[in-house]
Amino acid sequence: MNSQQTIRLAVIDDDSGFVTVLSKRTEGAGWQQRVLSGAIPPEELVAMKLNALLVDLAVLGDEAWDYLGRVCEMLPDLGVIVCTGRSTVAQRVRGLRLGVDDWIGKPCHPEEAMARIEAVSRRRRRSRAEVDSSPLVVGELQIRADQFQAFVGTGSLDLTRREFELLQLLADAKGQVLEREAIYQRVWGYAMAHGDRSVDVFIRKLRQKLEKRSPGWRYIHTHFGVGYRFDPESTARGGAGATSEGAIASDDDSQVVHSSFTVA
Amino acid sequence: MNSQQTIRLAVIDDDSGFVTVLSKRTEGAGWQQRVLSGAIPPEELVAMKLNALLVDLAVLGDEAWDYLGRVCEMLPDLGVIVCTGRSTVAQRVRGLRLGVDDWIGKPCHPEEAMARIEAVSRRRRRSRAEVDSSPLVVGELQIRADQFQAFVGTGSLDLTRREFELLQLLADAKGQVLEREAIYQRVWGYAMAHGDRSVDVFIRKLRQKLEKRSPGWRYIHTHFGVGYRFDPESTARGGAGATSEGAIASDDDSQVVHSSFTVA
DNA sequence: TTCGCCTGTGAAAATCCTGTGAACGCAGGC
DNA sequence: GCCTGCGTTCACAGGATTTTCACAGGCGAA
Repeated sequence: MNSQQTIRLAVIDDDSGFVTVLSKRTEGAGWQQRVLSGAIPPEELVAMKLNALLVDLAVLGDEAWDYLGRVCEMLPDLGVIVCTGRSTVAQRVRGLRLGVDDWIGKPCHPEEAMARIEAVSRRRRRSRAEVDSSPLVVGELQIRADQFQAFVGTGSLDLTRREFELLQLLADAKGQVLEREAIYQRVWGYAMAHGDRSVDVFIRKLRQKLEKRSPGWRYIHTHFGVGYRFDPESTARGGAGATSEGAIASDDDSQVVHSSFTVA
Repeated sequence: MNSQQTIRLAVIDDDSGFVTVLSKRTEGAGWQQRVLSGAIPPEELVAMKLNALLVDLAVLGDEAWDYLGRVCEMLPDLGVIVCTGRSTVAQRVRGLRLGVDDWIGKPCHPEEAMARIEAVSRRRRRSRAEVDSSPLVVGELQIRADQFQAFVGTGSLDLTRREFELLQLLADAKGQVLEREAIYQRVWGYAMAHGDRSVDVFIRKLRQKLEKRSPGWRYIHTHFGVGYRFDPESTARGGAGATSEGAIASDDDSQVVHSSFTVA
């Protein structure tokens, strides 16, 4: 599965020699890279939409463990690789248990560092890659990734960016129940704080806008204690024949639906 | 949420010393492990439903690269860790690019090997998340993890979250008697208070819903003074054909039965 | 068979979860 | 600066779900 996606990498290191050599190679490989001189609040890392973070513990100082822990917790999708000098087994184990994905000793060959970063990043890339793709049609709804907007017929739903991303996520996982944490994680990009109701609020907004443009259809279903499921369903008359999948989920649906992910 | 599911690991290595020490630890941690003496066809690995594979290249001999490539390609969800003696940067890079997730040098501390295996599994699991989950079929029941729901034919059982998790736990341990404490621990996530009857109550609810949708079958059996056992059994006629082997799970499930939990 | 436990059951009580309306803060545009 | 749109946070209400209780029926051992 050598999908050669471009990788967005941040490096926290002050070893200019190593960083220079590494940068040359990553640029040559077409990666997007950013070098940071010290610890950066996790919130800012979120905004960078990174695939991976390479960090030298020496730069972090005392708060190293604490920092690693927070980063790994807040950005479960971020690949974290520690690249640092001498270390003991206990330290490496501690780091890995904390959520670090790989631990390399210095000095190390930049090629190996890159290979390990790739290995860690080898997993779902945050969509967005295929902005061109054909509009997704579900129910009487048309979702256009290229416009960040959804339509019914020719009328726009006037979705905001967040609303659109949420709708797209739900629609892509059609038929699947998505948990709030997972939704938040994917749309907002970082871990959901306990008690955060943002997802619910946006679901309501979406439902309102959907209802306004497409009355007679139900799109988003609540699964109590779990999350939400997207599945267009005509509330018109008798026949529940509506749901895009006659029965709850004919097998071929389950196969097809996730094709975009399984591929890899 | 079982964040720390038990890991199913296979080890391909003939270094008995290392394997012995490692096995002791993995068992202590409740992992399910199997030691293989040599390369095994990828098809057989598939059947083992592993989370991770630890392999010493030395055992593989000439076909090592070829074998690694095939395994990584055929089992994209499997975490592959190479643990081998001396190696060059070029070899490590080659392996990692081929799809290997981590590469450890020997000798290595078993604790670090475990930590790395955990890290790899954690990463794999996150990316795979809800995608795979082929429905588990038992009796005339269909349990869908991606829906947090069970069905008979096209009819939903309307299980609540807890009910579903309980059913899933029981079904996963098909044929094995689970003690109340173990059940509670796994489903509720913390220790059961003395005298708590929650498990019994939920078993009753499950039985009711199962009976409603699938009369003519008995799924949950009580073991007096011990706990419950899940085993679909047609009450129709001539008993025999009863316990559902025709179904999917079959063998390897029964071998591996959560050894870690039965203990408790 | 009798006597302790255990388990099945029904229903009330306690909790938790989601829908909703509205206030708040922030940033960009005028 | 002021206005407007957007995202976040709060508090409350109505339900759904889970827990707790008390009692009845079973099971096993003496």
